[in-house]
Amino acid sequence: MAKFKLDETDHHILDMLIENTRTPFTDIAKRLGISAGTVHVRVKKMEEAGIITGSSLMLDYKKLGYSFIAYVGIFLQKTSQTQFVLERINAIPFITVAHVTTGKFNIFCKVRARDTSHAKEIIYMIDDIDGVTRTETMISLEESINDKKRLMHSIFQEI
Amino acid sequence: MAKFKLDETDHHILDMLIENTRTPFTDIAKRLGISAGTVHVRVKKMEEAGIITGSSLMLDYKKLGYSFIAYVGIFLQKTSQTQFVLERINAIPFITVAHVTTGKFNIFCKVRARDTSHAKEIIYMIDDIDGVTRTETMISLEESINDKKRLMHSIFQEI
DNA sequence: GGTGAAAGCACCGAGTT
DNA sequence: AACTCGGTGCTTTCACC
Repeated sequence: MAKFKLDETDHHILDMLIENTRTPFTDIAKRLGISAGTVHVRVKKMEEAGIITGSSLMLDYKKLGYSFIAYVGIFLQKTSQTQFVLERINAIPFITVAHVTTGKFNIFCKVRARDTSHAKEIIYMIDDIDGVTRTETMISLEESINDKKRLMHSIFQEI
Repeated sequence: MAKFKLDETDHHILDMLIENTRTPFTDIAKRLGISAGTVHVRVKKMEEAGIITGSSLMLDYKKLGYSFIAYVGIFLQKTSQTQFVLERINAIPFITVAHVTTGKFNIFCKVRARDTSHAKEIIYMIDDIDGVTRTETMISLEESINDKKRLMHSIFQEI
């Protein structure tokens, strides 16, 4: 949980790997003027420290037929039902992110669906969960992602 | 934009790479009972088709000192200001995702910050953008991510 | 904590079925 | 389309600094 100490070299390594996980360590090494072995050791340490938790492909969901995104706010009868409902929510595969929130909603989640009728099905599934009194849906017309790289650079600039 | 044709083998390859981008093609090949060359050709085709758009590291933002997440809904004076405001929003580095939405808000975004006071700074920046009349903030107490793997499996089951 | 070289693999293209 | 195979280049380790 604590803030981990990373130096400038680590940040540069992360920046390059965030942009492309398969960047050869030899390339990184050349660019930073260090040896490939050093890059390897540093990456391994960041993995062991739990800073790097994994790697994943980025996919074009539109091309896969999933072009619909909505956010759904969920109201519960009682706050004590939150964990129960969250588990049910997480069991629905097209819900890609779920948050327990303060404020208006108890739970707030992101839905990725094929189209409006598919989204309707998913929202009905949410409505059917015990304890859910009501939902409120926001439909995304356009998504823009400021990817992780951006965040890393910011962190880097500030440390 | 159209739905791309992927067979079962492609889906298995994607599943394994989504879980870990650096999974050796030889491992994938062994597990699927095909040759590593075939895996290579298929991945390349999916890259060329734009289905695989890249790869990225997954980081533990808490360990990097970024443990605060909020969603901010933005109200505008006029809908016609949307693109202008969106550009300003996207220029703020700690805003990791932004959506143009229907319904209550005009724009809806996700903020990743160090703590509450850092979040306050960011929200003030949003409020200061020309055309923004009001914002509404939801603070995340807990985030659970149903990662891409889950989605891929679902797609696979349905096709 | 870093280096550099060497061994072990993986990648990737060409040619074949 | 998929396979095999060989050259090339990347990763990973280790003795040394």
